[in-house]
Amino acid sequence: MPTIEPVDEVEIWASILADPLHRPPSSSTIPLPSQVEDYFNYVYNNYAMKIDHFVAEPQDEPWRGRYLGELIPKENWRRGPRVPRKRRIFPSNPTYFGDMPSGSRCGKLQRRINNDHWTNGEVIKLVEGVETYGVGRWTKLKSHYFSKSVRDPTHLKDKWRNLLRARGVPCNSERKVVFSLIFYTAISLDQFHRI
DNA sequence: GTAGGGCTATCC
DNA sequence: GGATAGCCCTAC
Repeated sequence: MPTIEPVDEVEIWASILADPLHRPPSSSTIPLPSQVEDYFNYVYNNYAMKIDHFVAEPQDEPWRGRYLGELIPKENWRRGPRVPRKRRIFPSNPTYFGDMPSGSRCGKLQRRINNDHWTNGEVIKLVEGVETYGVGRWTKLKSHYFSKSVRDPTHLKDKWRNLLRARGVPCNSERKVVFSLIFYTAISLDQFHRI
Protein backbone atom coordinates (compact mmCIF):
# COMPACT_ATOMS: atom_id res chain seq x y z
CA MET A 1 0.00 0.00 0.00
CA PRO A 2 1.37 3.46 -0.85
CA THR A 3 1.84 5.95 1.91
CA ILE A 4 1.10 9.60 1.27
CA GLU A 5 0.15 12.64 3.24
CA PRO A 6 -3.57 13.24 3.76
CA VAL A 7 -5.13 16.20 2.01
CA ASP A 8 -7.98 18.42 3.01
CA GLU A 9 -9.94 18.20 -0.18
CA VAL A 10 -9.83 16.23 -3.38
CA GLU A 11 -11.77 17.53 -6.32
CA ILE A 12 -13.15 14.75 -8.48
CA TRP A 13 -15.61 14.76 -11.28
CA ALA A 14 -17.50 11.55 -10.78
CA SER A 15 -18.94 11.83 -14.26
CA ILE A 16 -15.58 11.37 -15.92
CA LEU A 17 -14.03 8.72 -13.72
CA ALA A 18 -13.53 5.17 -14.84
CA ASP A 19 -13.88 2.23 -12.53
CA PRO A 20 -10.56 1.98 -10.68
CA LEU A 21 -11.58 -1.16 -8.86
CA HIS A 22 -12.75 -3.01 -11.98
CA ARG A 23 -16.13 -3.27 -10.38
CA PRO A 24 -19.09 -4.89 -12.11
CA PRO A 25 -21.13 -4.59 -14.21
CA SER A 26 -18.40 -3.69 -16.70
CA SER A 27 -14.95 -2.19 -16.97
CA SER A 28 -16.33 0.85 -18.72
CA THR A 29 -18.75 1.74 -15.95
CA ILE A 30 -18.00 5.02 -14.24
CA PRO A 31 -18.18 4.68 -10.45
CA LEU A 32 -20.48 6.51 -8.15
CA PRO A 33 -18.90 8.92 -5.65
CA SER A 34 -19.32 6.33 -2.93
CA GLN A 35 -17.33 3.85 -4.99
CA VAL A 36 -14.55 6.38 -5.48
CA GLU A 37 -14.44 6.92 -1.73
CA ASP A 38 -14.24 3.18 -1.23
CA TYR A 39 -11.32 3.14 -3.62
CA PHE A 40 -9.48 5.82 -1.69
CA ASN A 41 -10.04 3.91 1.50
CA TYR A 42 -8.69 0.81 -0.20
CA VAL A 43 -5.59 2.48 -1.63
CA TYR A 44 -4.73 4.46 1.47
CA ASN A 45 -5.52 1.71 3.93
CA ASN A 46 -8.51 3.49 5.45
CA TYR A 47 -6.34 5.99 7.34
CA ALA A 48 -3.97 7.96 5.15
CA MET A 49 -6.63 9.91 3.24
CA LYS A 50 -10.13 11.01 3.96
CA ILE A 51 -12.46 12.47 1.36
CA ASP A 52 -14.55 15.18 2.95
CA HIS A 53 -16.88 15.75 0.06
CA PHE A 54 -17.17 15.71 -3.70
CA VAL A 55 -17.13 19.05 -5.42
CA ALA A 56 -20.28 19.13 -7.50
CA GLU A 57 -20.58 22.86 -7.95
CA PRO A 58 -17.41 24.92 -7.63
CA GLN A 59 -17.93 28.15 -5.73
CA ASP A 60 -16.02 30.30 -8.15
CA GLU A 61 -17.92 29.52 -11.34
CA PRO A 62 -21.11 27.81 -12.42
CA TRP A 63 -20.87 24.10 -12.79
CA ARG A 64 -22.58 24.09 -16.14
CA GLY A 65 -20.16 26.56 -17.59
CA ARG A 66 -17.23 24.52 -16.46
CA TYR A 67 -18.20 20.98 -17.30
CA LEU A 68 -21.53 20.78 -19.01
CA GLY A 69 -20.41 23.48 -21.37
CA GLU A 70 -17.82 21.13 -22.75
CA LEU A 71 -20.41 18.48 -23.50
CA ILE A 72 -23.28 20.53 -24.84
CA PRO A 73 -23.08 21.28 -28.56
CA LYS A 74 -22.87 24.87 -29.65
CA GLU A 75 -26.08 26.68 -30.41
CA ASN A 76 -27.38 26.37 -33.97
CA TRP A 77 -25.03 23.51 -34.62
CA ARG A 78 -26.89 20.78 -36.46
CA ARG A 79 -30.11 21.91 -34.91
CA GLY A 80 -32.19 22.51 -37.98
CA PRO A 81 -35.34 20.51 -38.70
CA ARG A 82 -34.75 17.09 -40.11
CA VAL A 83 -36.46 15.50 -43.00
CA PRO A 84 -38.11 12.14 -42.28
CA ARG A 85 -35.40 9.54 -42.05
CA LYS A 86 -35.65 5.85 -42.71
CA ARG A 87 -33.53 2.89 -41.82
CA ARG A 88 -33.44 -0.73 -42.83
CA ILE A 89 -35.30 -3.34 -40.84
CA PHE A 90 -34.52 -7.04 -40.80
CA PRO A 91 -36.58 -10.23 -40.52
CA SER A 92 -35.91 -10.34 -36.78
CA ASN A 93 -37.91 -7.13 -36.45
CA PRO A 94 -41.61 -7.82 -35.65
CA THR A 95 -42.61 -5.12 -38.13
CA TYR A 96 -40.81 -6.84 -40.99
CA PHE A 97 -42.99 -8.44 -43.66
CA GLY A 98 -41.85 -10.30 -46.74
CA ASP A 99 -38.81 -12.29 -47.77
CA MET A 100 -35.23 -11.17 -47.84
CA PRO A 101 -32.62 -12.75 -50.10
CA SER A 102 -30.53 -15.37 -48.32
CA GLY A 103 -27.31 -13.91 -46.98
CA SER A 104 -28.33 -10.38 -47.75
CA ARG A 105 -27.51 -7.67 -45.24
CA CYS A 106 -30.10 -5.39 -46.78
CA GLY A 107 -33.50 -5.12 -45.18
CA LYS A 108 -36.59 -3.06 -45.91
CA LEU A 109 -36.75 0.64 -45.31
CA GLN A 110 -38.90 1.84 -42.43
CA ARG A 111 -39.45 5.30 -41.03
CA ARG A 112 -37.72 5.99 -37.71
CA ILE A 113 -39.81 6.26 -34.59
CA ASN A 114 -37.97 9.40 -33.50
CA ASN A 115 -35.83 11.64 -35.61
CA ASP A 116 -35.16 14.73 -33.54
CA HIS A 117 -31.86 16.24 -32.52
CA TRP A 118 -31.16 16.31 -28.81
CA THR A 119 -31.91 19.68 -27.24
CA ASN A 120 -29.64 21.44 -24.77
CA GLY A 121 -32.17 20.72 -22.05
CA GLU A 122 -32.07 17.02 -22.80
CA VAL A 123 -28.27 16.97 -22.75
CA ILE A 124 -28.24 18.82 -19.44
CA LYS A 125 -30.63 16.28 -17.94
CA LEU A 126 -28.53 13.44 -19.29
CA VAL A 127 -25.30 14.74 -17.78
CA GLU A 128 -26.97 15.48 -14.47
CA GLY A 129 -28.43 12.00 -14.47
CA VAL A 130 -25.07 10.42 -15.16
CA GLU A 131 -23.51 12.33 -12.31
CA THR A 132 -26.29 11.19 -10.01
CA TYR A 133 -26.52 7.53 -10.98
CA GLY A 134 -23.25 6.90 -12.80
CA VAL A 135 -22.70 5.58 -16.30
CA GLY A 136 -24.42 2.31 -17.13
CA ARG A 137 -27.58 2.90 -15.12
CA TRP A 138 -29.54 3.92 -18.18
CA THR A 139 -32.85 2.39 -17.16
CA LYS A 140 -32.80 4.15 -13.80
CA LEU A 141 -31.73 7.39 -15.48
CA LYS A 142 -34.56 7.03 -17.98
CA SER A 143 -37.19 6.51 -15.28
CA HIS A 144 -36.04 9.51 -13.24
CA TYR A 145 -35.02 12.04 -15.88
CA PHE A 146 -36.75 11.01 -19.13
CA SER A 147 -39.93 9.33 -17.90
CA LYS A 148 -42.12 11.24 -20.38
CA SER A 149 -39.54 11.45 -23.16
CA VAL A 150 -39.28 9.39 -26.32
CA ARG A 151 -35.65 8.71 -25.42
CA ASP A 152 -35.24 5.16 -24.23
CA PRO A 153 -32.32 3.80 -22.18
CA THR A 154 -30.43 2.81 -25.30
CA HIS A 155 -30.78 6.32 -26.71
CA LEU A 156 -29.38 7.73 -23.47
CA LYS A 157 -26.43 5.38 -23.73
CA ASP A 158 -25.85 6.33 -27.35
CA LYS A 159 -26.04 10.05 -26.67
CA TRP A 160 -23.61 9.75 -23.77
CA ARG A 161 -21.25 7.88 -26.05
CA ASN A 162 -21.53 10.62 -28.66
CA LEU A 163 -20.86 13.29 -26.04
CA LEU A 164 -17.71 11.52 -24.92
CA ARG A 165 -16.57 11.05 -28.49
CA ALA A 166 -17.13 14.72 -29.22
CA ARG A 167 -14.98 15.49 -26.18
CA GLY A 168 -12.21 13.26 -27.47
CA VAL A 169 -12.70 10.49 -24.95
CA PRO A 170 -12.05 7.01 -26.34
CA CYS A 171 -15.02 4.67 -25.95
CA ASN A 172 -13.06 1.45 -26.14
CA SER A 173 -10.78 -0.32 -23.67
CA GLU A 174 -8.44 2.68 -23.64
CA ARG A 175 -10.98 4.54 -21.53
CA LYS A 176 -9.85 2.87 -18.36
CA VAL A 177 -6.28 4.08 -18.82
CA VAL A 178 -7.28 7.59 -19.79
CA PHE A 179 -9.65 8.02 -16.90
CA SER A 180 -7.26 6.49 -14.44
CA LEU A 181 -4.77 9.20 -15.34
CA ILE A 182 -7.41 11.84 -14.81
CA PHE A 183 -8.24 10.21 -11.53
CA TYR A 184 -4.70 10.37 -10.23
CA THR A 185 -4.11 13.81 -11.63
CA ALA A 186 -7.00 14.99 -9.54
CA ILE A 187 -5.02 14.01 -6.47
CA SER A 188 -1.94 15.87 -7.69
CA LEU A 189 0.96 14.94 -9.89
CA ASP A 190 3.31 14.75 -6.93
CA GLN A 191 1.15 12.24 -5.13
CA PHE A 192 0.57 10.36 -8.36
CA HIS A 193 4.30 9.70 -8.75
CA ARG A 194 4.44 8.41 -5.21
CA ILE A 195 1.65 5.87 -5.72
C1' DG B 1 -30.41 -4.43 -19.21
C1' DT B 2 -26.28 -3.01 -21.34
C1' DA B 3 -22.26 -2.50 -24.61
C1' DG B 4 -20.66 -2.32 -29.01
C1' DG B 5 -21.11 -2.17 -33.82
C1' DG B 6 -23.88 -1.13 -38.03
C1' DC B 7 -26.66 1.82 -40.86
C1' DT B 8 -28.53 6.15 -42.83
C1' DA B 9 -28.85 11.03 -43.22
C1' DT B 10 -26.57 15.23 -42.55
C1' DC B 11 -22.82 18.47 -42.04
C1' DC B 12 -18.52 20.49 -43.50
C1' DG C 1 -15.77 12.17 -49.32
C1' DG C 2 -14.84 11.95 -44.40
C1' DA C 3 -16.80 12.96 -39.92
C1' DT C 4 -20.69 13.07 -37.10
C1' DA C 5 -25.47 12.33 -34.97
C1' DG C 6 -28.97 9.42 -33.90
C1' DC C 7 -31.45 5.13 -34.11
C1' DC C 8 -31.40 0.22 -34.44
C1' DC C 9 -29.66 -4.67 -34.08
C1' DT C 10 -27.40 -8.26 -31.70
C1' DA C 11 -24.53 -10.66 -28.38
C1' DC C 12 -23.76 -11.22 -23.71
